[in-house]
Amino acid sequence: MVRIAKEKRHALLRKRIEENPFINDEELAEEFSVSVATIRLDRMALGIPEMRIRIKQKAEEAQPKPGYRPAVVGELVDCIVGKSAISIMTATEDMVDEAHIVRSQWLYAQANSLTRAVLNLPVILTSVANIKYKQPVTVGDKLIAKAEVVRQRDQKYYVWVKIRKNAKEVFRAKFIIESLE
Amino acid sequence: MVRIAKEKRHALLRKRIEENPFINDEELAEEFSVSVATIRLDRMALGIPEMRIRIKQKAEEAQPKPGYRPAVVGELVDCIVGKSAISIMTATEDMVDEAHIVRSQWLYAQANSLTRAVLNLPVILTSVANIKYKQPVTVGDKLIAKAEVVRQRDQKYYVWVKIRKNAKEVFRAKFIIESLE
DNA sequence: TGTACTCTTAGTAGTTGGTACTAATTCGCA
DNA sequence: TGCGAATTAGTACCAACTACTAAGAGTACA
Repeated sequence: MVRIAKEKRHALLRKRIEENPFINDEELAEEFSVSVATIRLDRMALGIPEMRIRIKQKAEEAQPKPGYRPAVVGELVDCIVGKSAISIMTATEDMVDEAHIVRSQWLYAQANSLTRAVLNLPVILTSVANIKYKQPVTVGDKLIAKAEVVRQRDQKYYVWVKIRKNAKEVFRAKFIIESLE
Repeated sequence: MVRIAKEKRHALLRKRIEENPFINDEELAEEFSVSVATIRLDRMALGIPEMRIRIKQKAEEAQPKPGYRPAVVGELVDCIVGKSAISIMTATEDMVDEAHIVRSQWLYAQANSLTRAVLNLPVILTSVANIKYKQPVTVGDKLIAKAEVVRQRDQKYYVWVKIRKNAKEVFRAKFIIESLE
């Protein structure tokens, strides 16, 4: 059999689904001359949802959104207001650039929104941010962000946020947040 | 039972599905206090397809954009690759928090994506960012971002981005971008 | 050449949101 | 009280999955 290598197939699969989100696993299996099971494993590995979900996402994008704004980018799993907080975000296809690396603005958004959550103040302003993006992040990566309030002086809060992928630190930020009355 | 008449229910059903095509038969049954079987008979009579088909139709209507992801957040109005670039973004309702102040991640996104545009390199990584958010931005504000490549050393590019609202500087960022081959 | 390993495939059970159909029951009204 | 329309209950079936287990194929290294 002239089966192509896994990595190459992954890249082609990603492209194929992007240009036709309406294609199902059976059709994909035929196109790539592999079993349906393999296509499913591939989708799992790449973090590509099933056809119905893909279609639903497309439909929802087109839907006039009723001003939906998430308070936290990612999912807030733990929060001790004024002290620390943790959120989890899985990198998806729409966060990446042409090289399939997650754009840094998403990590910034996860970190900054988590900072807002941990402070839980009515009106705040991010006045300064210092960021270090240590390692590239790709689709499917599970990102765990931890925010810690390290100092408070007057109306200013100093918050450190670290984002880890598995055990490795991929992103680190220091925010100085101002509370306004 | 306070069951409403068939004809009236049909009219309400049609309206309900139109305003929310993502609703399934079970939810509809509950809303109208009838059984799922009745909802199905109603849909048959009215020629309304099942939820999945409705969603698919919505998704197909919205299809002309094949997986569109904006390269630049905002509108790129000028770009001299390797030197400088300018983009304009108008703050909208979906960018703000509860206090109607634009979340800093949007300014970060405008600045960072403009930086990517001015460098125009295939694979890059934002390794460090230093940000100062000088003034709050609100809905309707027209933001003009200007990026300048100030230094290049090996594979590292140093880029300054300033965002102005009218003549006032509201945001300033320094990025260190790494080019990967 | 054997063994260790990953990759691939087959197969089962369970889920959602339906279609298509039959049969029984209930409601409204005369 | 009886009739017919409306409603409900129930069964079998389907697509397109998820989640899992287990076995087989291929490849790599000593």
